[in-house]
Amino acid sequence: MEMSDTVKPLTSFLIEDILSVKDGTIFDGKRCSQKMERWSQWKEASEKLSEQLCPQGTAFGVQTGSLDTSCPSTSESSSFSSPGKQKRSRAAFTHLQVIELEKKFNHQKYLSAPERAHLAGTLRLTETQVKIWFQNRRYKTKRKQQASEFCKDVYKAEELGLRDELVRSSLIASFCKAYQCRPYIWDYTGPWGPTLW
DNA sequence: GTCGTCAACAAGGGGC
DNA sequence: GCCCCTTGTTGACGAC
Repeated sequence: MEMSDTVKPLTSFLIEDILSVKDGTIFDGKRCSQKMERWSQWKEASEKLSEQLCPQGTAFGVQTGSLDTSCPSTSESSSFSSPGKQKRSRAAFTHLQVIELEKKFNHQKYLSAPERAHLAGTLRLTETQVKIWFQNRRYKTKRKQQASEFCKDVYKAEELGLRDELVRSSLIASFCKAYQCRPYIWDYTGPWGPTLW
Protein backbone atom coordinates (compact mmCIF):
# COMPACT_ATOMS: atom_id res chain seq x y z
CA MET A 1 0.00 0.00 0.00
CA GLU A 2 1.15 3.49 -0.71
CA MET A 3 1.01 5.13 2.62
CA SER A 4 1.12 8.57 1.09
CA ASP A 5 -2.31 7.88 -0.26
CA THR A 6 -3.70 7.03 3.10
CA VAL A 7 -2.30 10.09 4.83
CA LYS A 8 -4.19 12.46 2.63
CA PRO A 9 -6.65 14.86 4.17
CA LEU A 10 -9.73 13.20 5.54
CA THR A 11 -11.99 15.56 3.71
CA SER A 12 -14.44 13.11 2.30
CA PHE A 13 -15.74 11.70 5.51
CA LEU A 14 -17.09 14.50 7.56
CA ILE A 15 -19.87 13.89 10.00
CA GLU A 16 -22.34 15.76 7.85
CA ASP A 17 -21.57 13.47 4.95
CA ILE A 18 -22.57 10.49 7.01
CA LEU A 19 -25.55 12.25 8.51
CA SER A 20 -26.81 13.37 5.14
CA VAL A 21 -27.09 9.77 4.11
CA LYS A 22 -28.52 8.55 7.35
CA ASP A 23 -31.15 11.25 7.21
CA GLY A 24 -32.51 9.53 4.16
CA THR A 25 -31.90 12.44 1.84
CA ILE A 26 -32.97 12.00 -1.73
CA PHE A 27 -30.41 10.95 -4.30
CA ASP A 28 -30.37 12.23 -7.83
CA GLY A 29 -30.00 10.75 -11.29
CA LYS A 30 -29.66 7.21 -12.34
CA ARG A 31 -27.97 6.12 -9.14
CA CYS A 32 -30.80 7.43 -6.96
CA SER A 33 -32.84 4.33 -6.43
CA GLN A 34 -29.77 2.16 -6.47
CA LYS A 35 -28.23 4.06 -3.59
CA MET A 36 -31.40 4.24 -1.58
CA GLU A 37 -31.72 0.53 -1.95
CA ARG A 38 -28.12 -0.02 -1.00
CA TRP A 39 -28.35 2.21 2.04
CA SER A 40 -30.71 -0.13 3.83
CA GLN A 41 -28.33 -2.97 3.13
CA TRP A 42 -25.33 -0.94 4.22
CA LYS A 43 -27.01 0.14 7.40
CA GLU A 44 -27.78 -3.45 8.21
CA ALA A 45 -24.33 -4.76 7.53
CA SER A 46 -22.10 -1.85 8.38
CA GLU A 47 -21.66 -2.60 12.04
CA LYS A 48 -20.90 -6.21 11.41
CA LEU A 49 -18.50 -5.36 8.62
CA SER A 50 -16.75 -2.67 10.60
CA GLU A 51 -16.00 -5.15 13.28
CA GLN A 52 -14.71 -7.68 10.79
CA LEU A 53 -12.49 -5.22 8.99
CA CYS A 54 -11.27 -3.22 11.93
CA PRO A 55 -11.81 -4.92 15.26
CA GLN A 56 -10.10 -2.18 17.28
CA GLY A 57 -12.58 0.35 16.00
CA THR A 58 -9.91 2.73 14.77
CA ALA A 59 -7.37 2.74 12.03
CA PHE A 60 -4.88 5.37 10.86
CA GLY A 61 -5.83 7.45 13.83
CA VAL A 62 -9.34 7.93 12.59
CA GLN A 63 -12.21 7.84 14.96
CA THR A 64 -14.66 5.01 14.82
CA GLY A 65 -17.50 7.20 13.64
CA SER A 66 -15.86 7.92 10.32
CA LEU A 67 -14.98 4.33 9.65
CA ASP A 68 -18.48 3.32 8.88
CA THR A 69 -18.54 1.20 5.75
CA SER A 70 -21.96 2.42 4.90
CA CYS A 71 -22.98 4.35 1.81
CA PRO A 72 -20.25 6.44 0.27
CA SER A 73 -20.98 10.00 1.18
CA THR A 74 -22.29 12.39 -1.39
CA SER A 75 -23.98 15.73 -1.53
CA GLU A 76 -26.48 14.51 -3.99
CA SER A 77 -29.48 15.64 -2.01
CA SER A 78 -28.81 19.25 -2.94
CA SER A 79 -29.26 18.56 -6.60
CA PHE A 80 -32.70 17.11 -6.57
CA SER A 81 -34.43 20.42 -7.15
CA SER A 82 -33.43 20.66 -10.83
CA PRO A 83 -35.75 18.46 -12.87
CA GLY A 84 -33.79 18.87 -16.10
CA LYS A 85 -30.29 17.58 -16.41
CA GLN A 86 -29.41 15.75 -13.24
CA LYS A 87 -26.36 16.93 -11.37
CA ARG A 88 -23.54 14.47 -11.50
CA SER A 89 -22.67 12.92 -8.19
CA ARG A 90 -19.35 11.91 -6.81
CA ALA A 91 -19.35 9.19 -4.21
CA ALA A 92 -16.74 9.32 -1.48
CA PHE A 93 -15.81 5.87 -0.33
CA THR A 94 -15.32 5.29 3.36
CA HIS A 95 -11.89 4.68 4.85
CA LEU A 96 -12.62 1.02 5.35
CA GLN A 97 -13.73 0.63 1.77
CA VAL A 98 -10.61 2.34 0.48
CA ILE A 99 -8.37 0.35 2.81
CA GLU A 100 -9.86 -2.92 1.63
CA LEU A 101 -9.67 -1.85 -2.01
CA GLU A 102 -6.04 -0.85 -1.55
CA LYS A 103 -5.27 -4.15 0.14
CA LYS A 104 -6.77 -6.04 -2.74
CA PHE A 105 -5.05 -3.84 -5.29
CA ASN A 106 -1.66 -4.44 -3.70
CA HIS A 107 -2.30 -8.12 -3.91
CA GLN A 108 -3.55 -8.10 -7.49
CA LYS A 109 -3.91 -5.29 -10.00
CA TYR A 110 -6.74 -6.99 -11.92
CA LEU A 111 -9.85 -8.72 -10.64
CA SER A 112 -11.83 -11.44 -12.28
CA ALA A 113 -15.60 -11.03 -12.45
CA PRO A 114 -16.27 -13.33 -9.50
CA GLU A 115 -13.57 -11.67 -7.45
CA ARG A 116 -14.99 -8.26 -8.26
CA ALA A 117 -18.47 -9.37 -7.35
CA HIS A 118 -17.26 -10.78 -4.07
CA LEU A 119 -15.30 -7.68 -3.18
CA ALA A 120 -18.19 -5.45 -4.15
CA GLY A 121 -20.50 -7.47 -1.96
CA THR A 122 -18.10 -7.41 0.95
CA LEU A 123 -17.62 -3.66 0.76
CA ARG A 124 -21.23 -2.90 -0.12
CA LEU A 125 -20.24 -1.26 -3.37
CA THR A 126 -21.49 -1.96 -6.84
CA GLU A 127 -19.36 -4.05 -9.16
CA THR A 128 -19.08 -1.04 -11.44
CA GLN A 129 -17.69 1.05 -8.60
CA VAL A 130 -15.09 -1.59 -7.85
CA LYS A 131 -14.22 -1.90 -11.52
CA ILE A 132 -13.84 1.85 -11.95
CA TRP A 133 -11.86 2.13 -8.74
CA PHE A 134 -9.35 -0.46 -9.93
CA GLN A 135 -9.21 1.23 -13.33
CA ASN A 136 -8.51 4.63 -11.81
CA ARG A 137 -6.06 3.11 -9.37
CA ARG A 138 -4.05 1.43 -12.12
CA TYR A 139 -3.92 4.65 -14.06
CA LYS A 140 -2.86 6.60 -11.00
CA THR A 141 -0.06 4.12 -10.34
CA LYS A 142 1.06 4.33 -13.92
CA ARG A 143 1.16 8.12 -13.86
CA LYS A 144 3.19 8.14 -10.68
CA GLN A 145 5.61 5.63 -12.14
CA GLN A 146 6.01 7.61 -15.35
CA ALA A 147 6.57 10.80 -13.41
CA SER A 148 9.28 9.25 -11.28
CA GLU A 149 10.94 7.77 -14.35
CA PHE A 150 10.90 11.15 -16.00
CA CYS A 151 12.55 12.66 -12.93
CA LYS A 152 15.27 10.06 -13.16
CA ASP A 153 15.81 10.86 -16.83
CA VAL A 154 16.06 14.57 -16.12
CA TYR A 155 18.48 13.96 -13.29
CA LYS A 156 20.58 11.70 -15.46
CA ALA A 157 20.66 14.18 -18.29
CA GLU A 158 21.66 16.96 -15.98
CA GLU A 159 24.38 14.85 -14.42
CA LEU A 160 25.86 14.22 -17.85
CA GLY A 161 25.53 17.84 -18.80
CA LEU A 162 23.45 16.88 -21.77
CA ARG A 163 21.51 20.06 -22.16
CA ASP A 164 21.53 20.18 -25.92
CA GLU A 165 18.47 20.45 -28.06
CA LEU A 166 18.37 16.78 -28.90
CA VAL A 167 18.05 15.61 -25.34
CA ARG A 168 15.60 18.31 -24.49
CA SER A 169 13.34 17.61 -27.40
CA SER A 170 13.44 13.89 -26.72
CA LEU A 171 12.50 14.38 -23.10
CA ILE A 172 9.82 16.86 -23.99
CA ALA A 173 8.38 14.53 -26.58
CA SER A 174 8.22 11.55 -24.26
CA PHE A 175 6.93 13.63 -21.41
CA CYS A 176 4.25 15.32 -23.43
CA LYS A 177 3.11 11.98 -24.68
CA ALA A 178 2.78 10.67 -21.16
CA TYR A 179 1.25 13.81 -19.67
CA GLN A 180 -0.91 15.54 -22.19
CA CYS A 181 -2.80 18.46 -20.73
CA ARG A 182 -1.45 17.96 -17.23
CA PRO A 183 0.32 21.21 -16.44
CA TYR A 184 0.62 20.46 -12.74
CA ILE A 185 3.08 17.73 -13.55
CA TRP A 186 5.64 20.42 -14.34
CA ASP A 187 6.54 20.38 -10.69
CA TYR A 188 8.68 17.44 -11.63
CA THR A 189 10.74 19.33 -14.13
CA GLY A 190 12.75 21.00 -11.45
CA PRO A 191 15.46 23.31 -12.81
CA TRP A 192 14.40 22.59 -16.39
CA GLY A 193 11.05 24.16 -15.85
CA PRO A 194 9.85 26.85 -18.23
CA THR A 195 13.27 27.32 -19.82
CA LEU A 196 12.61 24.17 -21.80
CA TRP A 197 10.49 26.09 -24.18
C1' DG B 1 -19.11 34.87 6.14
C1' DT B 2 -18.04 34.23 1.37
C1' DC B 3 -15.44 34.13 -2.52
C1' DG B 4 -11.81 32.24 -5.45
C1' DT B 5 -8.48 28.77 -6.11
C1' DC B 6 -6.63 24.32 -5.82
C1' DA B 7 -6.04 19.27 -5.30
C1' DA B 8 -8.17 14.88 -5.07
C1' DC B 9 -10.85 11.57 -7.10
C1' DA B 10 -15.20 9.07 -8.76
C1' DA B 11 -17.41 8.82 -12.88
C1' DG B 12 -18.04 9.78 -18.05
C1' DG B 13 -16.74 8.60 -22.50
C1' DG B 14 -14.00 7.57 -26.73
C1' DG B 15 -11.00 4.26 -28.74
C1' DC B 16 -9.40 -0.29 -28.85
C1' DG C 1 -13.52 -4.63 -20.12
C1' DC C 2 -9.40 -2.06 -20.33
C1' DC C 3 -6.63 2.27 -21.17
C1' DC C 4 -6.42 7.10 -21.35
C1' DC C 5 -7.75 10.97 -20.51
C1' DT C 6 -11.54 14.52 -19.28
C1' DT C 7 -15.25 16.26 -16.59
C1' DG C 8 -17.69 17.46 -12.56
C1' DT C 9 -18.02 17.51 -7.56
C1' DT C 10 -16.16 18.22 -3.24
C1' DG C 11 -13.63 20.00 0.81
C1' DA C 12 -9.63 22.64 2.36
C1' DC C 13 -7.52 26.84 2.62
C1' DG C 14 -6.14 31.55 2.14
C1' DA C 15 -7.42 36.35 1.22
C1' DC C 16 -10.62 39.94 1.85
